Amino acid sequence: MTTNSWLTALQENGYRLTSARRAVVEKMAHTRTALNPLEVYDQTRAACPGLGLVTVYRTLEKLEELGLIQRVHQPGGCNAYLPSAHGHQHLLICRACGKAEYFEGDNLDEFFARVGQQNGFTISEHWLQLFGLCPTCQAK
Amino acid sequence: MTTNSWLTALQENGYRLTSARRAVVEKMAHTRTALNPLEVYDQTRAACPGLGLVTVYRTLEKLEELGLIQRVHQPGGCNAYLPSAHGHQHLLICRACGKAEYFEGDNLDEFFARVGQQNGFTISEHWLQLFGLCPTCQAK
DNA sequence: GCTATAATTGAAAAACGTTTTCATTATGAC
DNA sequence: GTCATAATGAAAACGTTTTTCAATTATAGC
Repeated sequence: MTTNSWLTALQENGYRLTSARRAVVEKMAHTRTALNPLEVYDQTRAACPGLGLVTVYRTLEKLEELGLIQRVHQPGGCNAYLPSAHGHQHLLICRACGKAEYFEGDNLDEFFARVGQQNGFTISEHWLQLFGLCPTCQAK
Repeated sequence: MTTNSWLTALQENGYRLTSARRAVVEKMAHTRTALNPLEVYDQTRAACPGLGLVTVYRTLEKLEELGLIQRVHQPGGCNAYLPSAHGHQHLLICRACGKAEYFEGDNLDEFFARVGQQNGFTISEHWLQLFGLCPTCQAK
């Protein structure tokens, strides 16, 4: 179960397991849509009533540091998070509801390296994201 | 000259030409590195002493609305702007100095459409950006 | 060129998201 | 159970962006 492996990862890195962290991890490990800190806060208070927004920020920070979640940049904002893809994958995001799918880019790395060479750049990272409407939001 | 065509575009859209706008346009039309509002402000005050930061924000907003500049998302922040590419191009950005190059993606659109289809999404936009070090910053 | 009108300006204040501070609480090792 | 200390939530601080507002300035019409 993902939740437990995330909690183990926190523990193995010297972080304590608290009810606040359990609740945030439970939410983030299973979300299929990108959530920003306030959304995580709102959707987690039911499971952890006393939860503070500050703690959400701090927990997201740790999960990102451990590579369990990743920040997602969208036209409407750049503070939402998703569970990280396994290996390097690219994102397909619904503009309406934030639902995300991962996809693989066949041999894009080769192309990216060539572009870098042609411009004299050394490439260290790339972002590839597609935006559109998911099946559910198309129907609305 | 780019500056004049930008000023004409502003005028044709009902905006007045002021010394503040001329100064910001002069700066943005020629920059090769992504600049955020504060950087534009600092680098434009010499040419327009009384300039206010608020006016920089408002002018950038109009230039973006007219499609003359585009917002650039980077690992370190998402509030910098570059002159827009002609046609749809992709970005190669230096992590150190913000210098940007545009490049074309051969037949990526076809690939993107296929990914959308496979997931039942209709694709309306895509972002492709490479990050690395430009020749100048590699030497440092 | 002069005037009238309305857009634009900069300063200050407000709003917003995020981070820091700090006293209190709770975890985990012993 | 005790203890050291990590983690918490409330409040305050912070930096960025937006709004408000009175004064200024560009432009169209004369």
